[in-house]
Amino acid sequence: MNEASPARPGAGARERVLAAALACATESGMDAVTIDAIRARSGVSVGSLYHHFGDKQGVFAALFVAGVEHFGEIAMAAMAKGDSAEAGLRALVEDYLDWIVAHPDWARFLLAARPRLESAAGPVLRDANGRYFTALRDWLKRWPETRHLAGRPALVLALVFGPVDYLVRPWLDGLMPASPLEHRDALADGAVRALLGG
Amino acid sequence: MNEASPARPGAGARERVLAAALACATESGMDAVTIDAIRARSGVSVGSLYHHFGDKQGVFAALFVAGVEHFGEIAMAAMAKGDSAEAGLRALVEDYLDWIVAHPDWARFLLAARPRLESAAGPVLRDANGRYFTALRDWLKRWPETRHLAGRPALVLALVFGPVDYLVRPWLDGLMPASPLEHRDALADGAVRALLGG
DNA sequence: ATGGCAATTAGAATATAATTCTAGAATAAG
DNA sequence: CTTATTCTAGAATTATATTCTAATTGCCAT
Repeated sequence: MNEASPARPGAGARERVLAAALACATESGMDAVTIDAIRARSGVSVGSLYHHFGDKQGVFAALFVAGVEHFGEIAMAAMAKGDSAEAGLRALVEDYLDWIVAHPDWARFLLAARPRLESAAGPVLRDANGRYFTALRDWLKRWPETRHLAGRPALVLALVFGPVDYLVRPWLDGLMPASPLEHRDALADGAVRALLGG
Repeated sequence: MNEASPARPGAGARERVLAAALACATESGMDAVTIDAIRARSGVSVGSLYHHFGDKQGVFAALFVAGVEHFGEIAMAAMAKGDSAEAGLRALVEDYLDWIVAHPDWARFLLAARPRLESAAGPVLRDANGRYFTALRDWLKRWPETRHLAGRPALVLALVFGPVDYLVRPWLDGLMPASPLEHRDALADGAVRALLGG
């Protein structure tokens, strides 16, 4: 564990802590991360850390929110893509998968953190979720084939993202050698068929 | 926290600990569970507990294996059901969902524990997984419509179980009032369409 | 500039929880 | 009955999270 350069105080302690937390989580897995490891890697004192985040869960919660927003833009953009329900759906699946492969550290963290933080979700997160939910609803209403699904956004999300999450986890954890990109087309096909019919 | 009756020694300490651990996890969420809470609830001493399980993670690992096997039989049985690929698939989805609704504590625990324990999976778990994997492969070979999927069992599992997991988590965490059974048919339809085409 | 004020930082002190250790009791084998 | 092995107890130790008090800094009105 190399001590980070102390860095003149005031220089974005928050950011340094979040970066350090993600690095620690990537390196040793989320529950093995200690406050002291974050402190050492970020060069931020314990007191400062607690001042900014309240407690350890607060650090991960902030990191989670950052990650969700980081990714959320991708999802929003994907829905805007294409001029048909099918094109949008494909883009949603493919862009999600591509994002995961391009940012495995973020993806690993988000997938690991969700079950722990979602229940204790702060208002910030709830807001973000709500925003995506309504965006999805609006998008579904745009196309005749999907209009009937506008009342069940949770189902749609499950059918679109569920398989990707499921398939990608073992790869993120290094238990699966082959790249999940091998299943890129199959996953997109699956989502399209599941939602729009064969 | 009510101390359990000390119970004459030797009377299934392992089982009592596992039951207590699941109860604690249900009650306060997996990371809030302490060794001392398990000790108090199970009436088993710290020493005994460590003798049997090595460390805290060992307790959860054992519980996880128990849960996987508990559920594994359901999955095996479901695949045997019906005389067509479609019937088997539907049964797989429906029985999985039914099992979750019937055993929410187990399901909540398994879903929460997977990302943490899967990586550090012991040989026992690896074996179990392998067994289900080959069973699935064999089943896929039985039907002409699914034969082409026999080489991609991970994809099949993702398309079948992924959406269920995704949809069910918020309900298990009490964030969704409506029963996931409302989506039972839709999920089964989705899986069938995704894998067998419209 | 400069005195005051709030935000921030530092790290020692404390509290909480996990794990180890040593000794003793139960059980099984011979 | 004796001995070895497994199991149980709980105190002692270690690791980790959190709190607390006292500096220090940056900022703003004067």
